[in-house]
Amino acid sequence: MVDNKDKSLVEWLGETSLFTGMAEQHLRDLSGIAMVVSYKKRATIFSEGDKGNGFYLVKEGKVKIFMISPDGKEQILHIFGPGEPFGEVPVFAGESFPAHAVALADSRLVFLPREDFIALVAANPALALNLLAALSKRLRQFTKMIDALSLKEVPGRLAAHLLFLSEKQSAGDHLKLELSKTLLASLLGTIPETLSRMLSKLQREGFITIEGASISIVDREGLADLAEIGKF
Amino acid sequence: MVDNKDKSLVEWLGETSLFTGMAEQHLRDLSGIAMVVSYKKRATIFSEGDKGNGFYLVKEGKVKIFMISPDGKEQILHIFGPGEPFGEVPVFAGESFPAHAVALADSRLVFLPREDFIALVAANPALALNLLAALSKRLRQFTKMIDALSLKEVPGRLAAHLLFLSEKQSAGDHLKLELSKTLLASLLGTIPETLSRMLSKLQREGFITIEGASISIVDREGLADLAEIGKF
DNA sequence: TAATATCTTTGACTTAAGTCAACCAGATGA
DNA sequence: TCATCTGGTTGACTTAAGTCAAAGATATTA
Repeated sequence: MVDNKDKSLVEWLGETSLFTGMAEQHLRDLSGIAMVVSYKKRATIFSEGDKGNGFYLVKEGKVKIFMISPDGKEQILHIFGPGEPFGEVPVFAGESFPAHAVALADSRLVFLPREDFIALVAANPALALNLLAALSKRLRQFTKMIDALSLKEVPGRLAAHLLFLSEKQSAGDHLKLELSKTLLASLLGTIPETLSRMLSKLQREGFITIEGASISIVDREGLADLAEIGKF
Repeated sequence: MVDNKDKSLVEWLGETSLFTGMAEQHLRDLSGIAMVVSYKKRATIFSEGDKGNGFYLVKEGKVKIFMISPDGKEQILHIFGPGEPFGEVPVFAGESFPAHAVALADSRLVFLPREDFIALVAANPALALNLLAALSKRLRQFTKMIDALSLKEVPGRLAAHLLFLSEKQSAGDHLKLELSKTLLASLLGTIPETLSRMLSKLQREGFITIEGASISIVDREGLADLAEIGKF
């Protein structure tokens, strides 16, 4: 039974982008230090400033990483789903979490404790290279986010997000918003009212048609221009 | 002669945050693959989209990492000085540079070619851990930058920067802006006119006094409040 | 299913910060 | 040393997007 459970965790770890291609033995080592923990929807996983004693992989569910300004405004940094790691920064930078994490749905997470994990990394360069790749990709994402926040206006960021979703879902010109509009607004660095107005405007100007959370791209090229130049 | 030159590079590498605490032999390996290259002020080191065949350490000089929007606005991501590494992202994420790099002054850089460097990392877990720490710290910085750009207004970002400089220079309440106001404006995600107005405003409201690039903090607590809440 | 809470949209208004333009002061260089 | 740049400041104006408020639409859950 324990064997069985361990085995499935090993397999699951091996399918994770962070640990793909790793030797069976290393995956077993990993699963040996891993703990599976559950969080109810809306539960706090960690808060900004908490000491980072380890990091997480999403096994099931969805997790929001965000910051809050003193007057209560929220900026979402990431939404992570199954297979994705989060909270690694303090593991290696040796400090506390720079943001908050809460479960957006009932979730099961795999927790890797810092000390044990570092020992594994020190013994296994392939693991380190995978991690370096993961952190580098995240840096690239942040670069794009800073670009969007500082150089593009809301319509541009929204257009870019719609094109991203359309590509990710690869359902032609049809796509579904995966987040509530309130969450999406925060992810795009704006507020629900503005997002609502911009979606209407995109429809009014003939770029898209909207039916609830379902959106059809009518003028893909126009949308791409908008995403590129960042404003109407 | 060659020996001598190599030796000093080895020493220098060992003093670098990325490679501190590494064994002599590993430092020798590193210097074996390193190339020192020179760039004149204003020279382009790489551009967004260029293939990343390696990364750099600043040996002498100053390098600006930035993005440009289609209409020509520039957002600075970092300014790197001696000892600091840049351009690592594509080495591990295996893609192209996400931003531009130009020399702000005549500079000498140490270039580490991708393939050789990865081979060293794969053989040397301590190196990998140092790198993981460096990338994690950079992620933390970006987190702060996104926080500032999306949740704080210009006066707040400026106040935070002044406090940062004052701490970094540890010269009491006296500090010097290290960049031209145009560059600083871009680093803070705004434009020179706005920066100029905000500096005047901070002085007018009694937070600071300005004499050219020299600034004295008059009301540190007030400035800290401003940095915290992000606006007047 | 009723009741409560949360999300979404729309309208009127405000405001932070960008644009455009003019001007001055140093710095650079022929 | 004069002429040209580049950098910094200031003023008038515009504008994107946030605030506040109200109402309707969906979800949640008791």
